[in-house]
Amino acid sequence: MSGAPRNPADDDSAGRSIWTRPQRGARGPAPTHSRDEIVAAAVALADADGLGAVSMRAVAGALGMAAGSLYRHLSSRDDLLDLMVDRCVGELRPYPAADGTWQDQFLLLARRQLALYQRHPWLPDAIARRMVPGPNTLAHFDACLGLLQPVRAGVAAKFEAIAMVTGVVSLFARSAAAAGTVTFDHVDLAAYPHLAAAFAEPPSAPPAEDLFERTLRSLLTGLLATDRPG
Amino acid sequence: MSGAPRNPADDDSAGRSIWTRPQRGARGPAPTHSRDEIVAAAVALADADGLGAVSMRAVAGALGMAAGSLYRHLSSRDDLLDLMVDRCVGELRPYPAADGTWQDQFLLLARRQLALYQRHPWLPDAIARRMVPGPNTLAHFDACLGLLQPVRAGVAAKFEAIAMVTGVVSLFARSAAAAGTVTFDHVDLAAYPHLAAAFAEPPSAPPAEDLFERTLRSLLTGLLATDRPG
DNA sequence: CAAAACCGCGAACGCTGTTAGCAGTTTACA
DNA sequence: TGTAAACTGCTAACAGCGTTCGCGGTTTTG
Repeated sequence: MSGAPRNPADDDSAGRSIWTRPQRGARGPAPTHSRDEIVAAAVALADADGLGAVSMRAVAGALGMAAGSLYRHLSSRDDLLDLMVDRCVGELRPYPAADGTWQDQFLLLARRQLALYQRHPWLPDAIARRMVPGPNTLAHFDACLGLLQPVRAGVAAKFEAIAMVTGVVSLFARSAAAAGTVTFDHVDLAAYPHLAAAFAEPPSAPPAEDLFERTLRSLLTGLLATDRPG
Repeated sequence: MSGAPRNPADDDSAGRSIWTRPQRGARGPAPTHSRDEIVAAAVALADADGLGAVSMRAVAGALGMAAGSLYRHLSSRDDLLDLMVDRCVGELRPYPAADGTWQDQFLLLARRQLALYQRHPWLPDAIARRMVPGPNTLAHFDACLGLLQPVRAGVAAKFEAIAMVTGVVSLFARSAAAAGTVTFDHVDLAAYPHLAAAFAEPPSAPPAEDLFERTLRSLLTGLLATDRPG
């Protein structure tokens, strides 16, 4: 049985996920493109034209190779997306040294996350899929837990808080990207009195600049009320 | 020019969106399936197997019709998703009568939204796409604005707050759905000291029950600080 | 030197959203 | 009333998608 050629990329016995798997085999010819090159090309495509532009054929084409060849390096498109996410999360490094209250530090990190999401608008969507955390993502989690060390709360609460902050940051990124996108044109406002009144009002000032900071500070106190341990 | 048959579903001159377009023409035979039937079938499919299960062929098949026939009622799959979203948002009706502070009322609405997202786990994803708001979505917006009437803030801030609350509710829904999904199995924790310490700790109590309420109250005060009008 | 392992490729499979053309049916108008 | 226009549903097809398979050529191991 089985003179069939096996593919290391979908070897379930030795390394089941993309993170525990050799980037290349030890026997054959050297790959013409490294894993990093592939992921970088995919990220460039996503930055330019969104996640939808990251098709196996497009990524392969950008590197001058055939679509099927990608499966020598990855076992699926999901793997590629996981790699893309982790690569970009790596841009959060290095993590700044401790300075100020833990709230201040967490807020600084959140700001850097926001900038990251604006640099790569597809990131929130890619993260929203169920994904297997890579080394950079784990490092990010670790750094967050480090910041939260002085907080007297259970780990479950801390995890929840970290996830929620990440989520809210992505909401801010999305709302900034979609500002003015939603259109109420050609809508009969007669049936919606409050909506009509809102549009009748003189255009108000744009949201305060410190909205991000204020929102996140409120969120943190709500999530990690320090007066109740565990 | 043009003895070509025209399709009312993609008539751009009379009604460009799915909301301003007759459900059926006035001339031909009665459609064997109404728009409501189609959307209901699609929602059922999504509820059962996720958004990915909502393919044109699957929806058509569930109703015993051919895939192409759907385009007599819709001009694209995006239209179908818009209709699905609006149909489900309609489940928020009727909106309860005013009772308690505006925070209390908003929180009640948020709870109903959370229940809605748990009933239809695909809803957040479907909403995340850029979508054209339908009548039920507009009614929801209107109700939110009505609740926020006593708040002294600009309309832009109120819109932002509504969007953010909706987003946070969807984050809670997602985190509840994905609880225990993330796996740190087979990860070498040596490089992540805080993560390792977190797992070494005895498992802490699950997050407080009033976490949702506490978080949203904090968020609302952060977003709509009543001491600063406009 | 032979065997095993690996790389890249082209072709194919089944799926997707979407379009075109073809009956057959119903309505509007002269 | 007759006829033309409009409408419905169907089959077939197109391009694109993720993925798999088997091939020839290359590199390493024993």
